[in-house]
Amino acid sequence: MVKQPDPSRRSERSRQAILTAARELISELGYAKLTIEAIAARAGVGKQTIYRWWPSKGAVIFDAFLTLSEDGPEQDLALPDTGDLEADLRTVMRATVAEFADPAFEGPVRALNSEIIHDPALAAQYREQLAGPVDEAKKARLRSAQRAGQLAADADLDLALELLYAPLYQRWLLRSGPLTPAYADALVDAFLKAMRP
Amino acid sequence: MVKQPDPSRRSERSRQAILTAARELISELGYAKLTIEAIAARAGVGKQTIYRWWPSKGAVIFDAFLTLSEDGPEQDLALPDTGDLEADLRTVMRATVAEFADPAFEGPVRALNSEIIHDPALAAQYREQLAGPVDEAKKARLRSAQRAGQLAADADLDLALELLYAPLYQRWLLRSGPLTPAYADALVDAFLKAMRP
Amino acid sequence: MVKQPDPSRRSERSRQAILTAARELISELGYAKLTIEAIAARAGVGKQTIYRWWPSKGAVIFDAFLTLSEDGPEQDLALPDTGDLEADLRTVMRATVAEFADPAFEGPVRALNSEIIHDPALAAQYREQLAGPVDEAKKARLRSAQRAGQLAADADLDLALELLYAPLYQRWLLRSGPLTPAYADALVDAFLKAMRP
Amino acid sequence: MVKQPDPSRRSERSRQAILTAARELISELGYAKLTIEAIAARAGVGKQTIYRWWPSKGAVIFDAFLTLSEDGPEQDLALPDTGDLEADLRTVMRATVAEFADPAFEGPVRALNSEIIHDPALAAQYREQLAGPVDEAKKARLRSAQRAGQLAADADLDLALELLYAPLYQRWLLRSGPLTPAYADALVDAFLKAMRP
DNA sequence: GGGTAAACGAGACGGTACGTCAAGTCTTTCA
DNA sequence: TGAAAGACTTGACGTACCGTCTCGTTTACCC
Repeated sequence: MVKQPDPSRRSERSRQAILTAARELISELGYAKLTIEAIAARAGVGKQTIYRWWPSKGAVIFDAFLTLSEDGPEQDLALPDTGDLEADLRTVMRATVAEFADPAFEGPVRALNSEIIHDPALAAQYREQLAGPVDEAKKARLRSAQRAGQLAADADLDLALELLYAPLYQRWLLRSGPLTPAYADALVDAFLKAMRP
Repeated sequence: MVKQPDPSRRSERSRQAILTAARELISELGYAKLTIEAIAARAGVGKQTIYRWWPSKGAVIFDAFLTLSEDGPEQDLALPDTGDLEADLRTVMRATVAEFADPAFEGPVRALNSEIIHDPALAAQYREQLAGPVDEAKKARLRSAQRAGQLAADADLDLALELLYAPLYQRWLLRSGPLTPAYADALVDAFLKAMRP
Repeated sequence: MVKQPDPSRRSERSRQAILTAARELISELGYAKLTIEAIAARAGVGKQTIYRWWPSKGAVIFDAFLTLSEDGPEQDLALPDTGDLEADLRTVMRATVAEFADPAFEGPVRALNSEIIHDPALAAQYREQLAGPVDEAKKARLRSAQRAGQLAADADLDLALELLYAPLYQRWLLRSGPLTPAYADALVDAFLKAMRP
Repeated sequence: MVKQPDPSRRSERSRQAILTAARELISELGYAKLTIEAIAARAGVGKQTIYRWWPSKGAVIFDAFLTLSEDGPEQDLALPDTGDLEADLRTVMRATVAEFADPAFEGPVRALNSEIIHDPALAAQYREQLAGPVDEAKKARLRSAQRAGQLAADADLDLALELLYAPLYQRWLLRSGPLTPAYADALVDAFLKAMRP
């Protein structure tokens, strides 16, 4: 039987230092060159302290993300709702395109996706803790549009979100095409046509 | 100036052995445990022979893929064209769902995607040599539908393909949801609605 | 100024448990694999309790020895004195040879010697508290022999003891030769010849 | 089945660098602080190169010794033979006392002895390759003395050597007493008395 | 008999070194 | 001279212990 560490005795200072170091290093070096040793050294922490609390490198990266998100204000999640669905979606999708072009965004997100591809458990955690809340906020906007008669009342909102975001995300992640505001607009057009009442 | 090896003197037997070994090992062990040393050992080849001809592990994986695809018959690429676009797309998308459920498909494809995420050069090569021809075949079917008046004549076929495939691919790659025949059908419905003339 | 612990409040139960655990572990695992952590765990004691009362691992080993010796009856130390020096020495030396062949004797004694080699302070403590009394008992027998005219009256008893024991001890410790009763006898012969009046 | 490395392809340069580094570090830091990592770093060598060719730290230390000895001139081994055994032995024993007082001698020899205590295989190797030749040279001098009628013709030379050296060596190794020229002389006296014809 | 201070068990911490693994380079030998 | 074989340097891995440092919890003395 393996002895579990006692979370109540965990050092919050070390936890923060590790997550901060992980975030910094992933931006500086990229995912491929990220090592546990470097995180420990940068955080001024023993390697064992990382291995004690996280099962894998992917879990550390994930937690670093999670903390990052929690730090941000909550309203970030909510989409604009001016009553004009098309305008709101264009705004949001163009902003997403711009966000994907941010170099500081690259490293960490590619790293996390890379881990998710190979680790089902991490994927589930990602779905629940990161993607879930964000998607819920988006669905809230779509429901509002349904009530306003701008979207089909019986539309499957999960599918709708995928229709809207997956093409964009895939272009970025797999570099399968250029990401431009015009592309964002075209995507919104297609989405609205597909989801019209 | 770096001495380039002379491709004309390359051993075809070694090349085949390396690619075969890579394919086998990626299926047996998965991507994370795939090593150059193991490939060399399995192929009965010196490590230098791999480093001489491929710039990275990703390149070997990619080539293994490429060879695999070339082995298959060419008509695999062509989509069915019965004249009924909806029926044809349902057939194709359901087949794709089934293909993604094949365990032998998992390892290699996830491995390749993982490399593509972190290697722009490989991504470009993938686009040109693997994704390109496949996409072209799909677009041929869509053009046929355009001529038949089943799709908008001015539709952007790149966007169309992404609308159709990206949601499915993303669900599989990032495990963001279940892949069922019903989902394939719903996707086809949405696609047709969006792309209708 | 460093706070000294108060010996009057020391837990005798812990002290005993630590020394017992040390003795057991050194027999079971040998010296190389003996760790403070293992001693603490076996003794059901916090590591700090060991570090509080002993300055080094060698000191613990030494104390374990000391306690072991103290447990034995005091007369063990006294050598037989039948009046026949040669016979008495043969008895003692043959017994020593037999003792050295006892596997339970190996681990702890080699461990202690190993520490002594590298730690002068421990060596001094060993000389005073363990070797000293034993040597004194041996010298008492030799003095008795001097009074009986069997040994030179002006003999250096320290040298005498070394002449008698060092060859035997070295053979055992450094495994430089076989330890047999015949060897013990030969050693006694040489000793008597050298120390004769 | 474990693959054995091929000694014919061994890098002599690395071997020498490792042994030299080991010798230097053991003198500078002492045995307790000697690490494989430090040896590798000092030698400019990968750790694996050490683990590939030596089974243990003790084996490296031993080899460092061996090479050291081989570097020295061969005649070092031969004892002086003026025809006067007593004078020759005094010379040799006093020289030995002086050698033991050399600080550069301490670290390495204590280290080697420490390893020998805990490793029977190393002890055997030591006996054959290091102690053996030296002892043989000493015995040659004693045989010469036997032929000259200065020593008992039937004396056991192994025992004789131990009688002469073990007391001295033990005093030094276990720090059981002071090492002085007078002690060396007393030892020679006792030895001669014991071994006289 | 309750208050308090020190020793205690437990174990998390920052570290060092371990022995292993694989990466990519370099060298030798063979065909 | 390309390729096999594999030794080499490098550097990260995950583990084991080190000695120090909190944590509550006894325990034993003092008021």
